[in-house]
Amino acid sequence: MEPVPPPNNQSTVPAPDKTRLSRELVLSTALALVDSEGLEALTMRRLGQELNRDPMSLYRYAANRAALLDGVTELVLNELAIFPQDPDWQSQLRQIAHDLRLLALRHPNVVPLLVTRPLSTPLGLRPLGTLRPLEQILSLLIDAGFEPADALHVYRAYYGFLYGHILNELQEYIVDPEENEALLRLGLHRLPPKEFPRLRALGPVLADYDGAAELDQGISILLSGLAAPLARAGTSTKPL
Amino acid sequence: MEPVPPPNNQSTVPAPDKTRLSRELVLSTALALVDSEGLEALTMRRLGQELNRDPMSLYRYAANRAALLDGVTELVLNELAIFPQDPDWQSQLRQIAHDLRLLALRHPNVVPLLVTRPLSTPLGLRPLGTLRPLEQILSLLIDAGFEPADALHVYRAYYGFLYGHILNELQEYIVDPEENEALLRLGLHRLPPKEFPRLRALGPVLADYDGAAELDQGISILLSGLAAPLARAGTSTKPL
DNA sequence: AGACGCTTGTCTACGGTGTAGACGTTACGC
DNA sequence: GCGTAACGTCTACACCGTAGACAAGCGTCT
Repeated sequence: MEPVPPPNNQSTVPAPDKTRLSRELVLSTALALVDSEGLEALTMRRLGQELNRDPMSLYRYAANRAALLDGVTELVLNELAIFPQDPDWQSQLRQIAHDLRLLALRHPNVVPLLVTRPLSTPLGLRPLGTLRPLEQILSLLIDAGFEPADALHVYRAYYGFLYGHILNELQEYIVDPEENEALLRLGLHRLPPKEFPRLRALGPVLADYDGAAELDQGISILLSGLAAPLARAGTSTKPL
Repeated sequence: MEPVPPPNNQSTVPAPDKTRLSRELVLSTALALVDSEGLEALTMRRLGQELNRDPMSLYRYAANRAALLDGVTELVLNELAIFPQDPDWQSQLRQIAHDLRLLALRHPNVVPLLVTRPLSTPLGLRPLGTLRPLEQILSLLIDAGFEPADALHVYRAYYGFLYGHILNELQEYIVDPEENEALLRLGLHRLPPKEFPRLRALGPVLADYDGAAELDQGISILLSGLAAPLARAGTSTKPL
């Protein structure tokens, strides 16, 4: 019966603003929450509490939790800026790859969403922000001289590799680099030597991993391979 | 107080076997459930009901739900047989790639687990079945003449691309090929023409997607690029 | 001014979830 | 046979997403 608001028992959130909510505010708070505490911390109730609102108010800005996740995905992907000013499509793609990699490292907890959400939504029905990179890269490739269909193939190979690399890198990336080595060794030590001799021997090498370099090399290999059909661009019908 | 067991009110499950449970039985039933009804259908209660047991009995075979998911992942990965008999490492890797692709198509609902679970577990602490392909491929590459460290790099590029491709393919793969075209067009039609001209124009091309071919080409590009350091193997001590 | 309707936020309630802990019950080695 | 450990069940709790009814604020039109 006491209408007095309890004296703010959570100390983390400094701003109990009662300003109007907005989709942007909801989504960016959700992203902040995911970034700091992981995906499973993003519940409707928790997000409501973070915004100092009833959980149900969120449903005005996202139809349900899945839509909210899509929103976060879109928000993150919007951080990826693609400027097609550079005439060299190869260096362009290389640049985008590094940008996306850094984006993923900035929001590691969102990466599962990035790779997983599209699996449950047909391409055409995905949030527009999600499709924009695709459109832009297609455009970039077509402008560079690729037939549209070939551009699609190139895109697939390129983006596939890129996502794969990001997943790879994030797997070996442990939050605390201090205990990384220790944990890694501990883990490796657990492996039966008879069954995993190679892996165990690679312990030190696994420890230091230059993701940017590795990505760059992979991209180089891929690009040189993909550029081939452009070189002999007489027939647009067959390859790729 | 009445000790009489209620006369079996659920009619769905045909096999009310009351045989002893086992980890294998639990996991394979879980996998079957995921395959047929998707990841979100795999709840402890539902799985218990599928096995005609109290949900709590499952905790004797998996510490918690996360461990259960790991178990399913491992089970699926065990379907991947790697026989290092073929002396040609390139064709070997190509073979594995196709095998893994088919595995993913056989268990599309498990793919999110495949790419996501490792993100939450440090490499050394993952289920052994999960690490076995890694070990085997490393072994394969080292036997082929790669320095261990180089083998790791090759593995990363290769597996990265492979996982990326699988994700890509599954994204464009819609369950019902009948309504695929329709849904796709519907979806594409929704896109603002001004903003997505390229994507919209590619509708027909998007519709037919030969995943195997696309994968094969990508692998070819990658392998030819990766084989280069082997060719100029001056610094290498290993005899081929 | 008043009345209207739309948007926003709140409240209550329901069925579902994972799982801790105590408790029978069964199987098996001795 | 007995004792012990593994197995299965039960109850209970805190938490989850969200349907549906409702209150409060707002701008617009008359």
